[in-house]
Amino acid sequence: MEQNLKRLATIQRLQVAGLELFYQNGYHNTSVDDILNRLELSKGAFYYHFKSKEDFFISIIQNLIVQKVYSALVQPIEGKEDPFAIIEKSIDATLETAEHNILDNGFILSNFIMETNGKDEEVNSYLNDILKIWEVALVTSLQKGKTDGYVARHVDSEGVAAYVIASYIGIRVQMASGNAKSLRYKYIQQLRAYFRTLTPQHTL
Amino acid sequence: MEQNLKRLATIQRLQVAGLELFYQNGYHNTSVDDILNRLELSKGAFYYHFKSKEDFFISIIQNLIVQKVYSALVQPIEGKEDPFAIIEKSIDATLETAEHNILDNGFILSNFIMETNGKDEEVNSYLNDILKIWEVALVTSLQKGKTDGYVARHVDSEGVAAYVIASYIGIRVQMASGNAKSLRYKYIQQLRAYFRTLTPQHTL
DNA sequence: ATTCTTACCGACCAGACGGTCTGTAGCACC
DNA sequence: GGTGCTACAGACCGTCTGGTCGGTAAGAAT
Repeated sequence: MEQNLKRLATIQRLQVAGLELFYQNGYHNTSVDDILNRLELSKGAFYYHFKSKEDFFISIIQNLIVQKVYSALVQPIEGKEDPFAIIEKSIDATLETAEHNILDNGFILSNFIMETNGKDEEVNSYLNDILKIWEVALVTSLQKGKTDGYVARHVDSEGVAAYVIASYIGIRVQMASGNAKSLRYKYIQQLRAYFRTLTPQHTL
Repeated sequence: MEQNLKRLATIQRLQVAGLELFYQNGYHNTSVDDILNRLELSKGAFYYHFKSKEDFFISIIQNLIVQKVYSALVQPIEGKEDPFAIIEKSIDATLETAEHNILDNGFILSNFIMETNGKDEEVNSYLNDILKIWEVALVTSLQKGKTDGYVARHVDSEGVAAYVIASYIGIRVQMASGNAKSLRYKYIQQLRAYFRTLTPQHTL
C-alpha cells in the first residue's frame, strides 16, 4: 500500500514538472531528460510509468489540463446569472493569472493545439476535445440566457461561442509578446462592447 | 551576369520551399535536409547562401512573409472608404484562401509567433514586427474613419485593432482543426455585429 | 528465510539534425 | 589557356533525443 502511494506520487511529480516545462518551452522543445533532471529521476523511472513521451503528454492532458480548464472556464459559467457577466468574469480572471505568468489554463491549450497541429494527430484531437468542452459550456450558458431574458433571441449562440473563443486565444498570443496588462484591459473593454449588442434591451 | 541570376533563383527556390515546409510542419520540425531533398540540392548549396537555419528563416520572414501580409491585410485597407467594410472584406478574403488550404498569410504569422515564443527571441521579434505593421494600419484606418464619419468618436482604435487581430488569430487556430467553412461564416457574422456597435449611427 | 515483484537506476544505442570542410565543375577574365 | 572565383556536391562530425535493457535495492508474499 505504501508502495502504491509512492508510485502515484512519482507519476504526479513527473506530470506536474512535465506540464510546466512543456508550457514554458513547448512540447517538442522539452526533452524527457529535461524533466528527469529537474526531478533527479532517471530514464528508467520515466519509461517504467509511461510507454512513450506522447503517452506521457496525453496523460497530462487528461489528468491536469482538462481539470484546469474545467475549473477555470467551464464551472464558473454554469450558474443562472447573466451569461455575459459571468463569461466576462471568468475570462478576465484567467487573463489575470496569465498576466502574472502563472501556469495558466486556456493558453496552454491553444499553445499546444498549434504546436501539435499537423503532426501528433492523436495528441491534437485530445486537446481539441477540451476546447469543445468549453464551447459547449458557452453555448449552453447563452441558450439558458435566452430563456432567462439576458440574451437576445436572435443571437447565434454557436457563432458567439466561436467568436469568444477565437478572441481569447488570439489575445493570449499577443499577450505572450509583452505589455500583457494593457492588452487585457483593452480586450475586456471590447468584449464588453461586443456583448452589449447581444442583449435584449439593445435590440429594442 | 547569367551566374548572378542563377544564384538569385536558387535562393528564391530555397526560400519558397522553406516557407512551405515551415508552414506545414513548423520551423523546428522541418530539417534543412527536408528542404534540400525536395529541391535536390545539397548542404553545400544551403550553407553557401545562408549562414544558419535561423538566418535562413529570417530572410524568409523579411522577403516573403512581410510582403504577403502587406498585400493581403495592409494595402487593402488604405483607401478612404468605410474602414469596417474594407477591414471585413480583407479578412474574409484571407480566410477564404485559408479555407482552401492555400499557404496563407496571417496564420503563418501567429503559427510562427507561438512556436518561436520563449526561444528564438530574434526570430520572434521579427515576426511581431509584422503584426505591428498590421496593427498600425488598422489604427490608422479607424482614425481616418472618425474624421470621415464612419467611426464613432468615442471608439478606442487601439483596442479595436487588438481585438480584431486577436479574433482573427484565434479563428485561424480553430479553423486548422476542421470545419473551416462554417467557422468562417460564423466569424464574419459576429465581426460584423461587433463593428455595428462602433458606428456613429449606432450611438445616436 | 527465501523468493518474487515493484520501482527505479544509468549505461547504452540508433537515428536525426545543424553545421563544417574538402573537393570540383564550369563560367569569367585577362 | 591558364588562373581565379562562383555555386554547388557530399562525406563527415558532434550533439541531442527518444527509447532499450540489464541490473538492483527494498518491500511483499509465502
